Amino acid sequence: MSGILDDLNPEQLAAVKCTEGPELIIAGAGSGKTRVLTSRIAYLISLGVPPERILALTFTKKAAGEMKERIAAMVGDRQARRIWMGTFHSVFIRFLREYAEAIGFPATFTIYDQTDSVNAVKTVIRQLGLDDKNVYKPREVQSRISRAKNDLVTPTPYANGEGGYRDSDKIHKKPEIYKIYAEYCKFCKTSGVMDFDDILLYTNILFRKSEEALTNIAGRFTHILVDEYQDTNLAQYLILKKLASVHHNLCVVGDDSQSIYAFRGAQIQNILNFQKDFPETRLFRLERNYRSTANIVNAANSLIANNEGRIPKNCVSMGSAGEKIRLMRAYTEGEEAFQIASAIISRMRSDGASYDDFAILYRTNAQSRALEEQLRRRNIPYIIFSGNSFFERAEVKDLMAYFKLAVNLRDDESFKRIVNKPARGVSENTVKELADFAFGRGLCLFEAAMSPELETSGLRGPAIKHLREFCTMMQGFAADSGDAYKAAMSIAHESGLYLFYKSDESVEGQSRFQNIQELLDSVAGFVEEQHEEYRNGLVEEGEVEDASEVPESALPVVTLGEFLENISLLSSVDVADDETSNKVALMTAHSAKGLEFPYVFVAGMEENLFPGGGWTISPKELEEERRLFYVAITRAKKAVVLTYADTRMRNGRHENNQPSRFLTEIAPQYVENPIRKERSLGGASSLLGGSGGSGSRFGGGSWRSSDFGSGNFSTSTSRKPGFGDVRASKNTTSPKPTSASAWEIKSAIQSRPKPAEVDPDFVPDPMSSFREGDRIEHNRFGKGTMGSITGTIPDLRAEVTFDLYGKKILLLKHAKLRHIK
DNA sequence: CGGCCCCGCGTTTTT
DNA sequence: CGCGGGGCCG
Repeated sequence: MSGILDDLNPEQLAAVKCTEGPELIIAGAGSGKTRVLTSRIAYLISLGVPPERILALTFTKKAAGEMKERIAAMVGDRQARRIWMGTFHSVFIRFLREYAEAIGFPATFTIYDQTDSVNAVKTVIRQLGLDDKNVYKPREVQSRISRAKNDLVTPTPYANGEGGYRDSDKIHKKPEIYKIYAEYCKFCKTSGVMDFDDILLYTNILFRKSEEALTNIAGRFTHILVDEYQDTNLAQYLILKKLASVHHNLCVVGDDSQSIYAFRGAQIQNILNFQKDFPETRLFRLERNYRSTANIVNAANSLIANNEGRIPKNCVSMGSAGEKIRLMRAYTEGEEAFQIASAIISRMRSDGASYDDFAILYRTNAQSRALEEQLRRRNIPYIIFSGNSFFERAEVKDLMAYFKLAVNLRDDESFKRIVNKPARGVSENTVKELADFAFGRGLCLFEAAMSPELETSGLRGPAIKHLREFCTMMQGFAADSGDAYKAAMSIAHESGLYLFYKSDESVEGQSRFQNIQELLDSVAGFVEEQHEEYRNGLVEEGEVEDASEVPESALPVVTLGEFLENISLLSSVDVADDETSNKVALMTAHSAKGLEFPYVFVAGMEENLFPGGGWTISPKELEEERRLFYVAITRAKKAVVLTYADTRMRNGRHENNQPSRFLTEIAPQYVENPIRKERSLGGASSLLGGSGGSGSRFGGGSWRSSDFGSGNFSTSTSRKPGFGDVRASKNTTSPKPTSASAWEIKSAIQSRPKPAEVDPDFVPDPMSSFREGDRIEHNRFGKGTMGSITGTIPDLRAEVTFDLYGKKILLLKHAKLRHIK
């Protein structure tokens, strides 16, 4: 116990020892906020607070898991596992299941992710006879509804003009959104599903409606702690306020400079106004940065100083000055990726770094493609943390839909998806008729299909028969509340889906079948994991000596419902550790929040991309982009490299963007070769004059200047012997099959291995590195001499005289060429 | 009734 | 360039 307070600096110590009353901890990046949070919880327990009376909320499962682990190290696993620690969503779901009846939901309600939600909105729009193509675009409408829910504006007040939503809808010529909203809510209720926003919304509604629920739930906790408070939205804020209303023991930790989720309703005011909400608040500032070098911290400070209305703070690095921030300019996104790969390799040589010391961050997921391609080409192992590409695959969704429907027969979206997959004689028209029938009577599809009245509808006998057969089968699945894996297997087989996919012998078909297999494996993995957890629990409680003593029969039943819930709440960074080991990490700047790496690259530092992933952005949005960039660079411990490209392929078209304004907002003394602010374009070298004009801008030969930062790069592209030693032994292909858990699978698939190159060892040089007269080698035509280079970037053409094949014109962006020593 | 192909569309970020 | 939806053909 005594170790809990050791090694804390004075500010951290003060924050930890302040255990009663509202507390606001402003924690700069890298200032040890997790440390404070975990120490504070451990300290509370050491003071005699029962662990189960402590509620600690985070945004990601990963953050919760890490905290739990660290607390366990201080107070022991046995105590740590009793704490109510988890994500907002997972904890609130637990409350909602308990009181589901009070808000008119079945306790077994299932969760819709955003895709499900958009699909449901779409069906509702169609159901209402509105135009879902040009006017009421489902995505847009869904995000509108989402915003309203985050503001706790339910359909009735929405329709009555509260919050100004309706007026705004009218201005945007979408006056009927309020109807869609109302109908969508009804749809979800009928279907027994909640979307992400509902989890927060209905928790509020529950607390408003049922005094008993509120006092009961709030009464369980004497101390509440919240991580990343700057990212809470109104709904979360109100829940916290209610839970803490009696004791006010609410400790929130956050950094207004890292608020990056306004787009999903986060209110930066929550942290800015905390002291107004709780006047007796005690405020602590953690300003000592233990993560990054002084150059990085100072650079970040100088950047964020461009934002207004911040909580004043002065972050200071506890480390050495370190390297300056490096800028790298490239012609295209492909070359940018190439340079990053080169820089990684050269850094590994010079610093003895390993792959997992590196992260490549970017603004949009689409940017990962070019990066992947180059990394793969150079045999650098990597892992992409991004959306749910595995769970977005059609075949996976199919099987998941069976699972979902089995757990919740009222889930209409899943019903529609699989009712005729594999084909069982239920036509699209039949489903439409059924849906109309159901809609008219407020039934879900399942109920409608089983309704005796269905005979009187326009549906024909055989159609009804097929529908009912399907329903009966699903009913059978639903009755199975046993082991998730057994249930999953029998569903896969008895539904015919397994065979359906197995029998497709095409290459893609086999890959689809593999995904089905992997999904099933992941169910098995999940069950095993839960059992493991349970066994360890018994050991901790002293019930048994050894985990192996626990007999199979004594293990709790892990249901399919639990599996589904786990999957739906997984975030992009929730990946098994062994999947990330010794791999370069690729992710969006958003996903990187809360993580740290020795070396960080930020790719795509261009106007209209970062800042401005989309189009014109408001001053407020610009500030959020700046905070996002602040988050990105403060992930780095040792070095930051910022890269940008003159031209970038987007939507299939080439775009010429100027270097990001953020590059000049960092005070130049922290940057190795700063871009001069006065010059709006062209970076350090003036070679590229106008924006996208034509004419040969190559061939001057003068560009070799400092475009690549420290020159570290330009020569390192030569292939040296021993290069092969950086090749990954276990690259990014999928791991062992049997005990893989869902997130392992997810990450394995995300790395999308591609077919092998003609010559996998051939590492081409960047197209900008060639000059007339160079001796080069082509991976097919062999050796040759570079002739004149013409054309405009990125469509540079080179006339090459090959020793064996003679003169050829090559498009540089496609040709695989390298220098010969 | 189902599967295939073509066209047109659109693109932040995520629990 | 990649996806989804719709239309057309077998």
